[in-house]
Amino acid sequence: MTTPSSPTRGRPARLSQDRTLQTALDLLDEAGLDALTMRRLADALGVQAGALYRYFATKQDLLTAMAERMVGGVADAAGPRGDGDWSQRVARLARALRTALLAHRDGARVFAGTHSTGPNTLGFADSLVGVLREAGFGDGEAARALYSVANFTVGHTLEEQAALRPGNEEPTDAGVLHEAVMAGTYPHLAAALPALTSTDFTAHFEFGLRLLLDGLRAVQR
Amino acid sequence: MTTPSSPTRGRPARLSQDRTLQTALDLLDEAGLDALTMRRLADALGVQAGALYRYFATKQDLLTAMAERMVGGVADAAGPRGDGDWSQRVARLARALRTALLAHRDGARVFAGTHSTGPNTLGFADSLVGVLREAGFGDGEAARALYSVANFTVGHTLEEQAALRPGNEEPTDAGVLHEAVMAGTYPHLAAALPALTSTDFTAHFEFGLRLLLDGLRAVQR
DNA sequence: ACCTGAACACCGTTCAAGT
DNA sequence: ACCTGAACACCGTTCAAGT
Repeated sequence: MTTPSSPTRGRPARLSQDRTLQTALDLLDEAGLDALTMRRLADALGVQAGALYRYFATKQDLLTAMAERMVGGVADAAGPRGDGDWSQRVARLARALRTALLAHRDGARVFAGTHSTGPNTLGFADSLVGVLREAGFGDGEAARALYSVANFTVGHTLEEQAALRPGNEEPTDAGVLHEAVMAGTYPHLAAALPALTSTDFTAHFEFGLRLLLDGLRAVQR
Repeated sequence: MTTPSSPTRGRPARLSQDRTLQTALDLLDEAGLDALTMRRLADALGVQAGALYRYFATKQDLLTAMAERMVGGVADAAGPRGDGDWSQRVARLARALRTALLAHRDGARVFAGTHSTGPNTLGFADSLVGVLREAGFGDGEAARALYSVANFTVGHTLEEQAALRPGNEEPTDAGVLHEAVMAGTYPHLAAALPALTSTDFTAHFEFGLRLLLDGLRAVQR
């Protein structure tokens, strides 16, 4: 967590927090979270695994820094005050978070598995809470709305990235669902099967987001 | 995934899928997901690690079976038709899912990391979709509502169990939040800090659930 | 049929020693 | 100051061999 030092004494340092972070994100995109090991990362950096621990105390710290970097700029999606009403601004924040997580392979898994308190993460939270407070929501309501929107978004994106994981064109369980459902059990799943196996994840996400925003409108009233 | 065979030939079998599963859930509760290794589980069963692979082809399969077992009985929370209106019945299903995940250490992480197509998981889905279809929702709406409620519930419980993880009485970042927020950045987080650092996770969950249900009411109209 | 023993190919992390 | 080399204490998984 601590930068090695300030003056350029000794050798010029082939490594740095920034280069390590960038390479880690590249390796994540190429190989996925399960293949992102300290040894492989060190390899990609042309260094031995032990050297990484001068820049990140643990692998968890590295993953946390990756999550923090992933959500850079997401807070800006709220736009300036007056650019749309509160519900449009919250919707933009939620969509920007989902998009940021989708931008990296296993992005949601990395984000959900860490707990960043960096400026990008806190900035997103402050932005969303700010939009709601300025719209007249109470402090407690704004805080709880943040959790609702963030937890839904992360939960959704986790599922979305899991469904498209290996080389599966179709979500893995479309076939399993068909089988199980056609046996006669689960009549309601059978009826809703087209929507359940739809790969239009944006539509699923927008539906849930709309529920939350409509619900917030009802709270405000 | 395949049961070793039917007739009791040879030795009487110290292991079984059921005993392995039960011991795995006990070990999960005692030691947590990170300490749940095939070797430790084998130890708890008085057996060598390799022996487990006669009952579960991979560790993933074991985790999937654990997730499936965790949500046993959750579908019943809907109650019989007529026991409350649709929104109460959906609320009971969501609460039962959260409770089932909270019942095991790292329960949400196990559930989120797997993709069961067993009767408990499918039964829950069928139950929730059924409640909504019987209430007059369209098949597509019912399916998307299932995803919204399930993703929110899993996302919330993931956060809830992460916040209370090690021996932290207080959520880990209450201190970090205080510091970051008092520096003057994040004015909105500062104002909402009491609610943000509240450990009343049931209140947070109920707030989000209410948003979804109010939103569904608006869709129905 | 069921399990052991031993191996294979890895992990995250630490730390004396080199440069 | 920065990195190497080598070790420590593990992993999931496979499979011939025993009983």
